[in-house]
Amino acid sequence: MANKNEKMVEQITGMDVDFAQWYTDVVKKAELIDYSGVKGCMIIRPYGYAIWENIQRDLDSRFKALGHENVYMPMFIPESLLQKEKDHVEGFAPECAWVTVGGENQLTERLCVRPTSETLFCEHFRNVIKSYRDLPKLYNQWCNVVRWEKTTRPFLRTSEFLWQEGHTMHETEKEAREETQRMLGVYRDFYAETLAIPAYTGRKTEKEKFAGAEETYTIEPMMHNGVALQGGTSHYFGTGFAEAFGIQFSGRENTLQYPHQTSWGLSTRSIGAIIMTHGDDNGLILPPRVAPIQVVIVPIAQHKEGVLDKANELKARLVKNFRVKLDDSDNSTGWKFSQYEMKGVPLRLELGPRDIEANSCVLVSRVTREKTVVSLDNLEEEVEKALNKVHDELYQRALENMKARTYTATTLDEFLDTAKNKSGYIKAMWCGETECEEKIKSLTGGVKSRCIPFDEEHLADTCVCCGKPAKHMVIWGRQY
RNA sequence: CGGGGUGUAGCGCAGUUGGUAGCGCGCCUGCUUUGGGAGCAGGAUGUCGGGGGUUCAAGUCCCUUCACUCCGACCA
Repeated sequence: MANKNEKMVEQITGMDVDFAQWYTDVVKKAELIDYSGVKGCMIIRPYGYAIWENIQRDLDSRFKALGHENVYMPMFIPESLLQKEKDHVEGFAPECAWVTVGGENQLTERLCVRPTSETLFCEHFRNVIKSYRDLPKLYNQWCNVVRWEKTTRPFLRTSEFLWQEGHTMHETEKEAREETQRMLGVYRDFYAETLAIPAYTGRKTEKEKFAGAEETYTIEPMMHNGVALQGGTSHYFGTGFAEAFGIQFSGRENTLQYPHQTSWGLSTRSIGAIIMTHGDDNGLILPPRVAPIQVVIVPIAQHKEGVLDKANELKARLVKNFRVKLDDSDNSTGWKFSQYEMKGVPLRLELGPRDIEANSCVLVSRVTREKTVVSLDNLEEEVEKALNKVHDELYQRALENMKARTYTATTLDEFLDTAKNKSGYIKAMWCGETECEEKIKSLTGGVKSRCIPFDEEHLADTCVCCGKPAKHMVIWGRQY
């Protein structure tokens, strides 16, 4: 038998050789995407899209459980509408795609292809919110958005991407602030429980927050190579948009008031996080709860009498509880092993004549490649157990990586040394000034504040950059 | 947006001084195989990224354009 750690997929560049090239190889070889003829836009292939569908199903049920309703807004935003909130338009205008012609005719007002839909929601809210009895409005939409990016990479940053954007309106500031944090919590739970990805969560600094928001909260998982990926954001808007759009309701004391607003989003970028958090030199490793195929049944010596019958029988049993594929193609057994490892299927079930005779089969974990012989009598329970084990192992492994790559710095020299020689997050104190963020970014060539975590530690009394009294602990890092 | 690289069969690539479009893998047919990417025999597959130019003749030279990729800048 081959060494467990032996690299069996020759077509994929090693992670340690060239992480960026590894990522591109995996995305292509695992058949997640194909490039399209449209610059910066990708074709999400069936296997990749199935991951997104599983993400949608999971998140959507979490939203619905909290009372959110799905809606659909137009994909075009008239320029005048986009311009109503000043900070917002300044933030997004540079990356808007514009429609200027309809059919044969020049449009009298150009239309922006939505980069995000706050303005559309607000215009609608103006019509449907009249009384405190109309609140809260807890809306969400699943859609595509377009941001004219200069550099694109599959899933991580594409000109068009898929996401959900939640938009809510509340009677009080307290309620809206709670909603903002609640939804970040949903993202944190989703990343941990469904994607097996640990992350730091916290608040964005003034410099990094969303255009038009009072507060932005973020989830910042760390990729295998120590680089951060903003995994989802949740914003508290106060009444800024409401005032700009003239949204008012009659309150309980019969006075006109502005509602308090939130929005929150998570995109197909999360698939990039899955790839870069869990993958290895053999390709993708999918967390079981979003894997399009959770168990692949590979029959051994399938031409022999009874093997395929038994394999089909097991499949019929397992499809009741799991997403199962039986590969009865005439590809060689070794080919099938490699193929499904490359595609990240969490669990392989091998079934051959010897197993059938012994009323057993072999389960093989994608993470450890560990083989377990299990009885067919309680197969369902064994598969369930094995899938949960894969999930737990992925989470633990990612958590250990994140911990091992999280450093602290109390002086600027220490900070710069770590930024130069290590790849990961740096925890350091900060005075609260944007100047220091900019200075650190330019001194390190790209290290930015990721967030002010909810569980701040007191590492020192002074800012790591300027030496003035520190206000917060910040997690710093490079990002995708 | 700046710098580098790439574009030839589904994938990976070769193609010399300009002179009939090639190789490996994959694919199709048949047989033999099958517990870690099988073997033999036969077969099919091309807008050489697009456009323009030079030339008797362009994958090859020139101009232009598009896409991808890596590094940086930018980036909710």
